[in-house]
Amino acid sequence: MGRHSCCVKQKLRKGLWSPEEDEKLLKYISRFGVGCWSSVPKHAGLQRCGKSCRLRWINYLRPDLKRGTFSQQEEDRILNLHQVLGNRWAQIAAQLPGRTDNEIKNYWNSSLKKKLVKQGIDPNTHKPITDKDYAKDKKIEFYASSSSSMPMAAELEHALHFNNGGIMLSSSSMEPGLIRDTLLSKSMCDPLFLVEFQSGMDPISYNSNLLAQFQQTNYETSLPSLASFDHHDLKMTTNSFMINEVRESSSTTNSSNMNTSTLSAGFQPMAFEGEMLQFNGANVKSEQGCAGQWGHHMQEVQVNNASDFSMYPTGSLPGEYTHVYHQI
DNA sequence: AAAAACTGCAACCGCCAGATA
DNA sequence: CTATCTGGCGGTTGCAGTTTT
Repeated sequence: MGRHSCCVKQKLRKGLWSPEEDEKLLKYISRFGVGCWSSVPKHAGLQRCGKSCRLRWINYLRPDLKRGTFSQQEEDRILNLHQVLGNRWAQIAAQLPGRTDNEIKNYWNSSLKKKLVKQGIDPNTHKPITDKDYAKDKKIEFYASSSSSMPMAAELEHALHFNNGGIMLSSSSMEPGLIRDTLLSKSMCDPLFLVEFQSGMDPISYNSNLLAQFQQTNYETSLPSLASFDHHDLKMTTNSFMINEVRESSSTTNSSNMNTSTLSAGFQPMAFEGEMLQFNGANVKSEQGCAGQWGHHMQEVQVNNASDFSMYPTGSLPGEYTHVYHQI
């Protein structure tokens, strides 16, 4: 077993195809059809290997190719198929007429994958990213940041210990100011840090207990309109914190068909008192948010559908801490 | 206006399995 | 049975165009 014989031959062109080459290949296949690819370049007068000709035909010249942007239906189909088939692009492409495996693979890698991550969904498993997964990611991100311009990175690297995907935070080697600054930085805004730091609690068991109840529920990727939604039954988690309950204390519908609701959110400790948060796009000051306690925020917000509902630390970007909705 | 960073995509690479000599 | 050829596949690279700094 070695390299393809066609590839080791000399004087074979590589790189982008010229219009002249395309024309030659198109003419040949139109006349003789698809057969033995290794003999195509010779008969078509091309200085390419058969493999290259095959790829060019399949991915570009084939007359039944659709081209253009993917429709919403196609996107949904890819997501569903990927959930079942994984990275079997050829099999996925077989279910999408006019699309090539290469095209779908590129679309997945450049767009769909990022979209899922933003929604808090693991693109490999298609399941919501748990805080445990997030902690693992943080480990990578954190060590990667040690060479960045973040001034505290080196000190933190010594102060943090990672254990089985979880995070153990040791405060002995850190100045209080440093700890606070670090914890407030957006990349470190993770409740696990605070829980461990303040209470000495094992963040993994703490977190898994909280997650266990949610994992037994059905995940919802969208929610009904808030106008008719019973907020007492809503629990929502994010990568960075967990909203325990959302209560609607008043609700009116204005002329532009937009519901104005006053929402109160109780959430897992993640903010310091006085820290600014973004709650549905509006700045909210943390009223009671010391780590180790439940924080509460009151804020009048305008929502026209549940997907507008978001909460994240000020300074982070909307979508950076993405949501997973759980209806129980 | 220029340089750097980012993005999308076409094409290549290496591996595998089946066919054939 | 073994070696080689070939087509097919998924992962990766590198280029060109676009956007941001």
